[in-house]
Amino acid sequence: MWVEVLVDCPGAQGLYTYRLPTDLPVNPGDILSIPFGRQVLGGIAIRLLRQLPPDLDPDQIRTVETIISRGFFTQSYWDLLQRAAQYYQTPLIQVVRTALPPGLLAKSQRRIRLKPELIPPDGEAFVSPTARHLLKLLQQSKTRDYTWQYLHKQQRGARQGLQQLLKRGWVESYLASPQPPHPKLRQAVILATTPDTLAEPLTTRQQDILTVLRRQGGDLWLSDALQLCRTTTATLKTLAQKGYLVIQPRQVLRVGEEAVVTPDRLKPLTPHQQKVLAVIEPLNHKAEVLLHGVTGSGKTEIYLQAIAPRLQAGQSALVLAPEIGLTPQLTDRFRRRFGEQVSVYHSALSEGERYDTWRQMLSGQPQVVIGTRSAVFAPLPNLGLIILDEEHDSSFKQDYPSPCYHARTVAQWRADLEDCPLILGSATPSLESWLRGQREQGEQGRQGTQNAEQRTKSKIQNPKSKIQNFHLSLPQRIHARPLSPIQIVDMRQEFQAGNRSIFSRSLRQALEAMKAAGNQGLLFIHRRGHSRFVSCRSCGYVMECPHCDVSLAYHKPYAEALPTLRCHYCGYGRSHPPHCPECGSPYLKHFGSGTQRVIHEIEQQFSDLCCIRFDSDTTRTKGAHRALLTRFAQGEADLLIGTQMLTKGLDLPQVTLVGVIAADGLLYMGDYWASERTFQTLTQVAGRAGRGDQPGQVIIQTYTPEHPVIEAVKRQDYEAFAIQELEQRQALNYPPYGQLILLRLSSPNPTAVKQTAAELTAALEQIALTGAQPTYKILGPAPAPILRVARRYRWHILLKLPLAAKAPDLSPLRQMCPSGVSLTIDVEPLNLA
DNA sequence: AGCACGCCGACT
DNA sequence: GTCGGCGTGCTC
Repeated sequence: MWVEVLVDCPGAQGLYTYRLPTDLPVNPGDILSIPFGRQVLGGIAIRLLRQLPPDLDPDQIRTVETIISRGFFTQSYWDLLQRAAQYYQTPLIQVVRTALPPGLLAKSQRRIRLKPELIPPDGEAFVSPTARHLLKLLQQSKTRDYTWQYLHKQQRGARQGLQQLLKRGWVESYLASPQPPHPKLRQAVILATTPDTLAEPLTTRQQDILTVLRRQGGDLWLSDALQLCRTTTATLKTLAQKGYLVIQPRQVLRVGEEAVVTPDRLKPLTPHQQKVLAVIEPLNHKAEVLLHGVTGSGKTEIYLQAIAPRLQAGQSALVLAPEIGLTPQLTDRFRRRFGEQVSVYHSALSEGERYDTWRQMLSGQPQVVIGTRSAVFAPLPNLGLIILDEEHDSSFKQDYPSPCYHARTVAQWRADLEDCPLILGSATPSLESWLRGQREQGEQGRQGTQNAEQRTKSKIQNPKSKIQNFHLSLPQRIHARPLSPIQIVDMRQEFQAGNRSIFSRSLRQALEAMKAAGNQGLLFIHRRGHSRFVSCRSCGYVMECPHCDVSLAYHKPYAEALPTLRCHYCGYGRSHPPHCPECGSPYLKHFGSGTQRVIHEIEQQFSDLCCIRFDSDTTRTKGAHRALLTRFAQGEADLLIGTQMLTKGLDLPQVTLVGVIAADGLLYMGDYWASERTFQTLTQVAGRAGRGDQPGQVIIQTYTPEHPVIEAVKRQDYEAFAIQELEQRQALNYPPYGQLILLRLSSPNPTAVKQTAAELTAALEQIALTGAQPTYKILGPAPAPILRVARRYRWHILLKLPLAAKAPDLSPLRQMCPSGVSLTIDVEPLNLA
């Protein structure tokens, strides 16, 4: 028997045929370890063969080494992976790799080991400095052994040095076989059930030990037993030999930090919540529910109550959230409700933890998995419900590594293939989801916001949508708490009134009042972006591209360079003007005020306010989020100052004031969806205020208060915003009325990328001409907004397709890239930088 | 990704 | 004439 294997090796296209050992029962879908060239790699068994294809020489066929894991790929799961590979224009093995826990598709490693006994005294003098350095490195290691890769990273040109050392025989090079993660074992002590009559006599000490063990239930971990009995392994081994007990290894699951939580019970639902749940509960086939609930409206409780009956029916549920590390509150709530049945799956877990959680999912027991975007591939066999919370959040889509999938899109396919409902929850739904939800509205339970919906109907056309859609809303907060009023402050007026501070007079007063009342607040700062826009401090004019409807980004490649302005879409560039083209003022400002600067200003201007900084710098370490939030919740500080993280589902009931330093940084990011993101971010931040008993207040500072997005935020009118924004998207054929595909090219060689970009563009033009169907428009090639990243020069080509068009197969382009130039295809990119 | 092979320049 | 650099191609 032979088997065709999908090999985990970049550049190895197609399937490879292997011989099966007679004693190894391999099935399609098994994960295998196979020899490939000089190394041992992971691979997936695709198909069994009764006879060898005639074009293959039997002598070149090699034999499968082992099975790493079996029974993982069900048909629907396999379909899911293939769909993702096709849609995102990635090799299938790449998708498989993202779906599996890291390390499972392990490959053999080239390692270098020092042979100290063969090195003559003072031998170092005879070799090159590189070789000497390598020797030193190896001597520092405990095992005197490193991977070849590590040494290469540590020392440039390690290859030469190593060759010298190998020649002299001072080091040896060997291939370490792959070591996929394995279950962790722990020794357990179990009392023999029948202390049999033939048993050998016992000493008093031994009898004591048995008594203690019996009192403990007769089944405990060896380490615990040793402590409790104050004894040694030797003694217990003797008892085992005499037949009184058994010591055996048992598999344990490595699970992440488990906060001790107290169980909670069902919370009573508001009438709105009841209506929503009444729609969701009976769904047991494919369906998509958009749960549009304002901040603080109790979406999580709905998730919990929607999951409970499915667990009881023996099904599992998948809950996806953006950046789980940021929302310990969410996992805690699920643990309180479902206890042990909840597991967490995200990239911050160790390899062993991920592997164990993954294996536990395969067991098929009803369970709840909460995870970040990669958990959309969690191998739960009886999936009864998928929930994607904060579905608008852009961290569900990443642009690295490939495949650049959007978890929402994959979740939609998965719900379709597994025939289960999908709930998309948000206070600020993405326009895609909202539009999909609009289509079926009116038919099924859609509550609230009736008049707004009338406006929608006539104006918006809906693109294709296959499965049953529901649009449910929760227009009110729980306990009938009001949404906090939002005040917009015009910073131009502040400037004209002589206030050069970053705090407006209103915000200053509000901060003082907050402190006086003993309440807490949040200050939101848009993260110091890579691309900053340029605006006039006196009239608010923003520099924009003449060819595209986006703002120009400020560029200053190095300190002495003259600043330039550039469009991310078409590559248009111009110099930085000395005066505002609109009003002639010399006060042009490129935006980007960091957290640190705001803290500094707070310290100077409000000496009695105590702040906690909450951004990617201060929350880098494990558990830092929880720690900072706990400190804040305990009242150790008056203000929490931070970036995007503040927008992600924080529930801090003591917060009454939310301030936004400069909303404009968000607006002019230079993407087609900057408005949408601004609306979402500002609404989400505003939603952090007034979640407790005290009413809240929100102050947003901006240089463009008349901007329609800012106005929509102020009125807290999602639908008005959505309708207006969708009209613009439709006019320009941007998503969701068109498709975008971004080709990212990069290389250490600046001319090679530029040339390849030009060649690919020419090829794309050819394909576009010959295509029979309505075809794409090419924007670019343009240098990436940040031309050089990690010593690589980057160029972009953007394809704009009509909604109905089938995406072209771009794989021929990959062959056109010379070695050294890499190509990433990003389908439906959210990040155009 | 590795590691071959193979082609070209610097040296015996 | 040979050694050894690194640039292209293959791995069942």
